[in-house]
Parts: sequence; structure tokens; C-alpha cells
Amino acid sequence: MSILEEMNPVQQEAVKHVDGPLLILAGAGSGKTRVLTHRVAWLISECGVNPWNILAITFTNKAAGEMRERVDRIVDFGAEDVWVSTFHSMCVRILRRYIDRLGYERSFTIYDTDDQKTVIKEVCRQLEIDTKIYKERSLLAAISSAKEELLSPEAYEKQAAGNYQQNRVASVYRAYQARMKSNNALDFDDLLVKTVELFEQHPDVLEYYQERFKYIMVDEYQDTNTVQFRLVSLLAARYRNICVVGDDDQSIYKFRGANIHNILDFEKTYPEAKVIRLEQNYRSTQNILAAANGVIRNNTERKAKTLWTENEEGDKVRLEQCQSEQEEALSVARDIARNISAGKGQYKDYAVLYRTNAQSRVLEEKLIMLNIPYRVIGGVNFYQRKEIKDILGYLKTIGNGRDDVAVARIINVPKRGIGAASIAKADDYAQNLGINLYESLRMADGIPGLNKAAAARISAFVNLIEVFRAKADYLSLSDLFDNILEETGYLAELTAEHTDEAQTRIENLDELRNKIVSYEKSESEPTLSGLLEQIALVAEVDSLDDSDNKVLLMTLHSAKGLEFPNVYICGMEDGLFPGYLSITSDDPSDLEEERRLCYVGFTRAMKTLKLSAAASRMQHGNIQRAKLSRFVREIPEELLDTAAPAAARPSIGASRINRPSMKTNAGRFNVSYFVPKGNQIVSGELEYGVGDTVRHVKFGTGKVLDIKKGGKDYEVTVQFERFGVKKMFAGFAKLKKA
DNA sequence: AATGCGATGCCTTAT
DNA sequence: GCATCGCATT
Repeated sequence: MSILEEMNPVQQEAVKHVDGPLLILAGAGSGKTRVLTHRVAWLISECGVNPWNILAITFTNKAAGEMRERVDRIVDFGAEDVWVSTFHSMCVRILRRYIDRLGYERSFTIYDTDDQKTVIKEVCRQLEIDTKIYKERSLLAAISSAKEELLSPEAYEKQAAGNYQQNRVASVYRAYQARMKSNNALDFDDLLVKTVELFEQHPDVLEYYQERFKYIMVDEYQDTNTVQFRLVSLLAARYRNICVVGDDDQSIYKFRGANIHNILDFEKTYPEAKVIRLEQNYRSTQNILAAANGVIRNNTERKAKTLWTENEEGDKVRLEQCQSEQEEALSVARDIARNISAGKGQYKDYAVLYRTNAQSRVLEEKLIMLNIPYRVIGGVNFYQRKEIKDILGYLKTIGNGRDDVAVARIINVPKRGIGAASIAKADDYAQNLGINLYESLRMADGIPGLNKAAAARISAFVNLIEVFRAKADYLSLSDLFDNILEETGYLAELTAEHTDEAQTRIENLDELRNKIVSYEKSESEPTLSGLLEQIALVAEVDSLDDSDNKVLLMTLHSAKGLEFPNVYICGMEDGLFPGYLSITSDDPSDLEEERRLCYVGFTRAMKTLKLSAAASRMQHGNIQRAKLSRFVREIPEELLDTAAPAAARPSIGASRINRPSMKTNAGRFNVSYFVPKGNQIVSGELEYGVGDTVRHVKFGTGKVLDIKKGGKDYEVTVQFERFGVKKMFAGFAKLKKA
């Protein structure tokens, strides 16, 4: 029986459990994805379950895709009928169909955190709330956690009774929600909350989905929050065929409302539940696992379990203590370069993990220096860039005219002489009539206090949008995109600028176009709302591609659910990891969450794990000193290898360093003759001169206009064919004579 | 109306 | 160290 092949007895038991609630406690690397996919296959081929009746909720879209693919490989047909998606995508799908029952239009838009901030700002201005005292950030956090707990604005108000501050927050929450509705927009939390509302207020809809999803599976159950729990409970209430998989030791999303009791109390919610523990780890070496166990056993709030493995003992966990984050990053980069040139795997077998996104910068710098291809996951999002948000603003306006945030964003971009004063007048008018901003713009002539010329400019804008709307009916999305860039003059304005920055923006827009095209190719029925949805909900980890041979940089959070042969964890310092707030918190569970994060990090590693720390590091613009992380001290000493490799410790002022890759891989590491000396870069002879054509890894080819000797380095001015004139230091730019 | 400058405040983590 | 914001300047 192929489905059960190569599975251990416990895994088989989990796969074969068909009816009734099932809790699978799956330790890291215990093959839970395997169990989940095989269970889906089992239901379909062995139990005759209609694939249509199966719902599998995963944590990321990537995991969803993988699961579908793997099921597809095992079963003969029907895999495409299984609903595999994340909580958020599932909710959007349901809401697109039924949200009109809640008084929204089905063309609703999804607001990201930036859009939310804009709404909060407006709301605060209206309510005359000082955002110096009530920070937008914390207001949003309060609203978000209220939603996660399914507290409506009304309920929040009641709870706040008598508390002045809470009352203020309640009024912001109420106004925010009203504004969102008027904009026909939902934020991330709303997607879940509104689906629960839909189910609770419309039993016929709930019943439809209960009948539809007779078998439900939820992955990463330890990270579900209260709304998600409610959602799952509602769907599973009828057939109670619910299978959840999780590991309480890997619960790392308490900060966004995850309730660890959802998994700890599963047996209370479903007394008839069967519990299966997967404790054999197939991923990591004994040493890595022992180190992870050594750390996690210091937590008190956990279900006792011991992860074991039949894998080899493996290398010890390496630890390197550096002077600064610069030295740390350089050491990591060198280590990777050395290993690769020694034939130990490819770039994509290496991942560098850290606690905060800000740490990625130094690492990037050093990887570039050593010519190591890498990819950063997360951090500053592509979709947060101005030019991208602008064009998306047009698309949103075309799709949902009630999206005031989008309309306000683009009404004067590019400049059309519609200034803040005119917009304010239109906005007042809209408020008074209780209509949306765009609707008021359509009646520009009637807006009080607006002069003829301004009204005419507004009408021209409305006309522009209306033409786009008409075109949207017959143009493809990519054609519509081109049309917007063209007709608005957005592209022309950028092109006319002739600056490097404008050039980069054009490149970014090009990239956006690529994404639109690939969306069109991947969907059988591409729609504008579908595109915007994908942009809002698809995380960067989702697009990870195994064929992309690059070192991966990401936060420990993003790494959840992934595995790599070789893992580096940087910044193992008290105050950074565990974070300062968790150390000083009077709630000890905050520190425990950090410890679980550490456990998650360690268990991502298959073969080797290297930890590093810096004695001092630049944080918020000033140098902070820190002690070695307490988590490192929790690792049994005999598992640690603290001897730093010789080459990682260059004496200050050394003029030459060990460069093992130079001779064996001549040409590939063409910047290796730049030797770090303190913060300075010392260069050898340049292989190019003024007038030569050179090649830059990112900017392509160009002509050298000038070379100036500045301090210890050369400042090279290059006229690139596609990116214009750039000045760069020879020590950092990877220029090669072409 | 648009730009540019200096002060400010801020750091987890992410769909 | 970086981005955002308010204010002053043209």
C-alpha cells in the first residue's frame, strides 16, 4: 500500500485515523507535512472521501502549494478539488461570495498596515485625538488584539466603562471600523472576524460550508488565535472530523494573538479526541537536537515530550563571539564562501537567521563584498514602495471607487494641481453628504468654496478614472497597467527625471508588471480583485523557489516550517535575542516565547548549526554592549565548539587574509583582493581605468568616466547603459573589466 | 503648492 | 540609522 510506505507506525496510525477529532503533537522535523499530505491521500483513495469535502488550512501559501503538489503526486485524481489555503485566503474566498450579506460590496479591498495607519490618522484628526499621546501604532495594536479576541467596538466600549483612556481607544476603534466600512475595505483581522460574523448571522451559509468541509485539517495549530479557533470550531461543529497538527514548543506568535491554549486544551474542547505524538525527528543531527532540547527544557509551560533521532551525531554546534556586528557578519560570509569552495553544498543549502529585520543590512553588505548570491526574505516590502503603492492606488480606485485611501493617494499623483486645500473641501463635502470622496469628486461643480479651475481639474481626474474603468472591462490586467503608466503621465514624469532614483523606480514598476503578468499566467480567470488580493496576502516566503541557488536571509519567525542543511543564527545576545522587552517583562511567559523561537531556529538545521554573537553592536544609531545570550548558556557545554576558525580572527591591521576561494575559483570572487582593515577598505591595483567598459553585478555594463583616489579607496564614476551615472567605491562595487 | 531641512521618535517578530 | 513629520522657504 503505497500511501503507508516508508512511514513509521505512529505516522501510519495518524494517517489512518479517519473519523472524529484528532490531535497530532508533532515535534520539529517529525514528518508532519508528510503525515498531513498522506492523510489527505488516504481519505481520498482509501476511504472514498470526495476531495471536494476536504479543507486543509496551512500557515503559509507556500506550504499550501507544496501540500497540494504532494497530494497530487500520490492520488490519481481530484487533488485540485481539495481546498488547501491559509486562513486569510480561505476567508477572502468565502467573503467574495457572501459579504454582501454583511452590507459590504463584494469588490471590497484589503488594507495593509500602511493603509490602516492612514485611516487611523484621519480618524484621530476627526476625533481630535492627539497622536503624540495615543500613538497610531498602539491604537492599531489595541484594535487588532480586540478583533483577535472577537471584541466588537460596542463590546470594547462596555468593557472600557469608566476608564478614560480605554474609552478613547474605544471611540477610535468605532470610528475606524465605520470608516473601513464606508471605504468598503477590510484589514487582515477583518477578513477573519467578518467570516465569523457571516457564519454566526447567516446559518444557511455556515451550513453550506459545514456540509462542504466534512474533513478539516489545520496545520501549525499552536499559532492559531481566538478568531481562528472560532472559525474552525464553527466549521467543524457538524461532523467533528477535525484533525489539528501542532507543537506547543513552536508557538511563536503570541504577540499577534496566538493562544497556546487552543492546542493545550484541545482534549477539553473535544473530549473524544485521539492524541498522537510524533517524536522521532528525521531532520537534524543528534547534536543539534540535543542542543535544542537543552534550551527548550527550561520552559515550564509545555507538554512534556522528548524528541529523538536515529540520525548521526554530527558536528558540534559552533559558537563564535565577535567584537562587533561587522566582524560577525564578515565571519558568517567568509564561512559560507569557504564551505562552498570546499565543495560543501550549494548556496541554497545555507540560511542565515536573525531576530530582527534590521540585522540583515550588515550581512548583506558582507555577502556582497564576497560576491555571494543571497536573497532576503521580509523586511522592507516591495509593495510598500511609493511608486508601487501609487500604481496600486490606481488599480484599487478602478476596482473599488469607495476606497477613499486609494483615491486620496492618487488624486494628485502625478501632480495635477489638486492640492491639499481642494481635497479638504471635497472631503468636507463628502462627509456632510455621507458619501465617499470619489463620489463627491464626480460632483466637483457642486463643492462649496471650490473655484472653477480647481473643479475642472478634478473633473478631468474623474474622467481619467472612468475611462480606465471602461477599459478594465476589455483590457488584460497588464495592458491596463501599461495604460495607467502611460495615460497618467506617471512613467513620463519618472523618465524625464533622469536620476538614479527615478531609474530604480522604473525598474520597480517593471518588476510589478512582471508580477502582474505571472499572475495572469497562473490564473485561469485573472481578475483585478484577485490580483490585488494576491498582492495583499501572499508573503515573500511563499515565493521561495528551490531552483534559486542563493543564500537565504530571514528572521527566525519567517523560518518557521522551513529546513536547511546549514543554519547560522546571528545576534545571540541578551537584549537582542532574547529581546530586551522579554527580559524586562514581568510576565515570564514572554521570555518563554523567545526560548521557543530559539528552539524553532535550532531545529531548522539539518547538518550544521553555527551561532554567533557580538560584544557590541550598533542599535538605533548608538553602540550597545551586550552579554552572550542566556540561551547559549543553556546549551550543554559538551555540545558546543567555541574555538573560532583562525581565518575568522584577523589581527587588526592585517594586510592579507586567508582567501581559499581565490585560486581555486579564479574569477568568481573578483573582489577578494580588497582586504578589510578596521572600517577602511584597502585596494590593490584596479584592473580598469578611465574609458574602460566595466560590468557591475546589479547595474550591468557601463563606461568608467572618472577614478578619484579618496583616502584608502578609489571613487569610481561610471556611466551605466541602463542605470545612469553612479559614483561608487571600488572596494564595495564589484566592478569587472568587460 | 511643492520642496527641503532639521527635529523627533523609534525597534521586535507578520498575515 | 532610518523614516516620518512639522515647519520654513521658494
